[in-house]
Amino acid sequence: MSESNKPVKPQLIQPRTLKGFRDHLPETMIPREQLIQTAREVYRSFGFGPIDTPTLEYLEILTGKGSEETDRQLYKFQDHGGRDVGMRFDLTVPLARFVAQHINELGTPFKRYHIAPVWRGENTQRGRYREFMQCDFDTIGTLSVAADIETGLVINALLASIGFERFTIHINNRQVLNGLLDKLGLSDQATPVLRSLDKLAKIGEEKVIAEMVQAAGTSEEQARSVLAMAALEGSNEEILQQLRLIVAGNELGEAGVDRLEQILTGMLAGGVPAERIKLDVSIARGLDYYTGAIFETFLDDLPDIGSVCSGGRYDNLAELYTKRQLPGIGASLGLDRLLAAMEELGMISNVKTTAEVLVTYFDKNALGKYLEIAANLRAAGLNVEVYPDAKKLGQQLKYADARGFAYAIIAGEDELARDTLQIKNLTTGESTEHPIASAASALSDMINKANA
RNA sequence: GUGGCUGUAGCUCAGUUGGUUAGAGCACUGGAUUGUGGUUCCAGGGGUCGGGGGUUCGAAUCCCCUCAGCCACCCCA
Repeated sequence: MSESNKPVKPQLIQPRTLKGFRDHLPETMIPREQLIQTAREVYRSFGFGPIDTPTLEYLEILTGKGSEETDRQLYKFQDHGGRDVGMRFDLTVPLARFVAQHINELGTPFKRYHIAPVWRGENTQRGRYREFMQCDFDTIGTLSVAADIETGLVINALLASIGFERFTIHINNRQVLNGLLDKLGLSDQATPVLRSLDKLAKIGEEKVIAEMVQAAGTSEEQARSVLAMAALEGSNEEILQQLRLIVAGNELGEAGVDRLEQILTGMLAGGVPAERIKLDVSIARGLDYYTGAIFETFLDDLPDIGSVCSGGRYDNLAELYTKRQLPGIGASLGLDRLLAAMEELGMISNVKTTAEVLVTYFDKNALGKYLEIAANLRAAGLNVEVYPDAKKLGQQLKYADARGFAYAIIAGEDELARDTLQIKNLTTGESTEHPIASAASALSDMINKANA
């Protein structure tokens, strides 16, 4: 064969995904969707309603605050009509626009949840992607401490419903910090001071002080005063007591401590176990738009993974878009972190099927019968898959086992002649024979018993 | 965005100072006297060594570029 007769290789396109963007296989999507479903149920149980907003917004909506960092991370381009547009990088800015636009239809208080992907063109790292889900809930239009308390209750309910028992909700109030900064004459440097303070756990006391002196222009003494407050330890009651002394004489600070106390007692009254709540003046979140309560939630068994649910109160959500003042409070569940934690803690089963029952395709002349059996089981509320090929039974069971099915239905010539089928429990290996007519209720009973 | 480390089958890796048809385990597919899985045994598919270019008689192995992953910084609205 000469060179020219060689078949031309088709030019394949290399299958790949963009940096920071991920595919999700069923085995990871199943727990992911379960988590989202749980969050949805918890949000709804408190009366939050679902909303959605467009992926793309006018660029000016997103760049409103216009920091350099925003510019660097924002995905932006011109659409076919020459409009400058950007992809949302969080759900809060779209919420602000949404609320400003619709508040008259919505009325206040307005409680919504929003579970949707956002995009940031930042450098990737473990757990940091360019496309990821946010899972937010917020209450807009009330300054009441009841909304602050409820935020804590929702956080508690979220984690408990997901299956965590050992976690701690750290609570702070920006007013306390601001009160102290006010007292120290550092009000104008609040943002850089708090940004440094937020790094306390990460880089240690001395470095934070150094950074405050250098970046925020405080004196070393001022920096130490801020640190002294952040380092307060003891029971929640003891911390409250010491805070009162520290901010004494400063109106803002005193009000902040009062508020903190109300949140604490409110959460206890709302059923949050005391050991899950920790007043922690050191958490400041890097975000300078928080003005009141701040929440961060850590898993006791995996504190290093960071906060899995964070949020806080902000005074004026929509000030860029409306003259109406709209205070709000809310928080966001860290979906990816939580899934990583659950994986690490062995809380995720390796079930790769969404159906619990596999109807085996045994007698190749009886497909119609199998489809009928499956339909009856589905009518009884079960998720059922019919194996598509009349392969050897052993292979079908192997498939069922590998995917994590709980039950297999086996009906060959013998059973069908008797109008019966076998229900095989794949966990125990036990097999029982039932009349086809009553199989659905028998199987439902078995599943209910197993779940009880 | 800056700096550093890494990149060999789906996964975890081996591959001697550059030398012939690139290997293992797991996973996958099929089989082991044709109605029952998770054990065992056998066989098989799958890689142009992330991609492109260069040095060389010869490169997975050296050099450059690029893409991707990880770590730190930055940042986390």
